[in-house]
Amino acid sequence: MSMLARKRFAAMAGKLKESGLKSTPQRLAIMRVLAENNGHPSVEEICRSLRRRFPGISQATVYRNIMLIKSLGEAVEIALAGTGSRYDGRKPYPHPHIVCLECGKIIDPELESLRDMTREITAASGFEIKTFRLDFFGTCPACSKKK
Amino acid sequence: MSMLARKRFAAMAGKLKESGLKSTPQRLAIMRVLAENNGHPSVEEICRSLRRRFPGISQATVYRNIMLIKSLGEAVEIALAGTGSRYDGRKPYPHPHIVCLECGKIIDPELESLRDMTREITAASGFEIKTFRLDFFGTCPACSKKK
DNA sequence: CTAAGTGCAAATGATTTGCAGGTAT
DNA sequence: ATACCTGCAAATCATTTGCACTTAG
Repeated sequence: MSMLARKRFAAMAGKLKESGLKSTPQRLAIMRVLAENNGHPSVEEICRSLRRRFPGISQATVYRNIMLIKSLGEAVEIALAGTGSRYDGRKPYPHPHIVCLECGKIIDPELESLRDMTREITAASGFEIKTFRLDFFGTCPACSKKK
Repeated sequence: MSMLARKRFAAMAGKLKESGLKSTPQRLAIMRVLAENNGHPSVEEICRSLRRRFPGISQATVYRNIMLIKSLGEAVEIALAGTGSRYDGRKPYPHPHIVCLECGKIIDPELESLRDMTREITAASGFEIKTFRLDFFGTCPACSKKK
């Protein structure tokens, strides 16, 4: 487990402790997957990777725990149209994505201008902005080459 | 019908003609709603507003036609998590939104910096960017006041 | 001990699809 | 005439929920 993953897992487990809820093996294992996996996994994928250690784990449990982890502020959901959501436990704050429409790969670009943009929006609209999503959709270099 | 709405409707009906598909009354009526409505309507709302003129219209027809209109490039879908999608036929190109989490209202802010951002992303990632979505979520001034 | 969590299966809600008539061209 | 459309109902897919049983604290 990388340094970052270790740190992320500790943050999640810590928040869980503070919340007074129970640290079940399944719950901790889901946190571990979210802390380690940098591929923006789906519920299906998380479930599959946990079945080695927990043969009977159900998707309901994964859904319930991801909801909890999100509500602790320790993961973000990437809601995609026409397909299941993906989750990110490594950067538990809103950030932009680039989604490949061919293979589904998601990467996290660096982008400076966002904080300014949020301020600009707040000023112009009068909304209290709580969060945002910024997703680019296209074809990744690998998929471009295949055609 | 405003000037803009008239123009949008003509563009939609024109593309439809070109495509060789049929100009049914329901299809044209759905286009009219999308061209006139500046409130980002849902399928449910479109359906309800059409039932005056077409008492038996089905949601399936609305879904099928919106899909068609999208594929003609004449409307965009605003896919929201946990609720049905909303549609915009007035600006049929990707543009940012601000969504009120209390009342569901969606407004279209003006934002300059986007074109540059797309260029920046393309350069940094090597992706061929086809489209994007940029949505801010928060509380609108009216809902802020209520609390 | 007991509130919380799990697994299973059934329920939900948005969207899609198969099919048996209609209708635009 | 005939390919395309519509309305209806059933199917699908991701996600949520009810319930009886199990377990962490």
